[in-house]
Amino acid sequence: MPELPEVETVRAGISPHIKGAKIRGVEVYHRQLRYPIPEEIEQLYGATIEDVERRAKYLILTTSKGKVLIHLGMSGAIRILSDDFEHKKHDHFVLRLSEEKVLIYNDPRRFGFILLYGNDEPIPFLEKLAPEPLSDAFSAEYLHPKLKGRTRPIKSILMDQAFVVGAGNIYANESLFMAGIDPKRPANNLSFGEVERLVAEVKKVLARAIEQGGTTLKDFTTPDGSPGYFAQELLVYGQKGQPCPLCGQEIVRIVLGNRATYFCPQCQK
DNA sequence: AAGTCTACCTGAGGGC
DNA sequence: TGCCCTCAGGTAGACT
Repeated sequence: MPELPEVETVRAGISPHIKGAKIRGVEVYHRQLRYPIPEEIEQLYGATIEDVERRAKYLILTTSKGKVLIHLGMSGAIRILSDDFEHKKHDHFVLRLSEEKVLIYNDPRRFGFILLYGNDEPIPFLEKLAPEPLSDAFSAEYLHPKLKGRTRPIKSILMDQAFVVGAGNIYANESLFMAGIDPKRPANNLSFGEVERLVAEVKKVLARAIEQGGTTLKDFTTPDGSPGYFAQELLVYGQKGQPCPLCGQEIVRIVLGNRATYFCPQCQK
């Protein structure tokens, strides 16, 4: 489900509700996610949530008693409700907060995870990540040299968090379409100019998707329960057989790196 | 080393 | 209606 724009939407949605809140209860209903929720998570009892940040597709809750690292996997969702909330199927983890609020982690497929780190402890998951796509550090000057010797399809590179973070299958497809680049192209044969175009489009697509509250394909909702509106702006993702919005030729679906890939053979070279 | 494939898990939707 | 198959927003780890 969630790529950078969805995770950023979640961060922005939950932050005003939980920043400054005190943790009044920690409840684990299903410990077995991608990694088990650590037993020590109960130590958060009594802690204050000081900050809510996002890095790549990770959420980091900084509390007075440690940092909570959350990844939503494919189907994770967070909602903030009042403490008389109704449980839903696949609610795995609940933080009860001051002012009768609760934070609920729900994840049908359980590919997400929740881990706990000390405030001075490095978080291994964050150490090998590429720069944030919306920062100046993500540029053609950064990316083009990194593609040297890489023969993988450029689309696989875009989805590899060691090259660019935050783009998953939807936004990799959309960015390549916007840049007019064939997703199958070996990464190392993109010119500097093409990489410049691609970098610019990745930034534009992600920024626009954040403005729209992310993409709701089926089950993604923002923490207040409303959908993201970027789905109606998708130009190629999921559009197999539909006319290309630029040239009218049929959008094609292929498989690259085991992931569905959509593109216009006419517009993307 | 780099690239490819598999596994993890549930649910929705299509074909029959 | 129901069974079986395929597919789905991510990523680590095991292969070649």
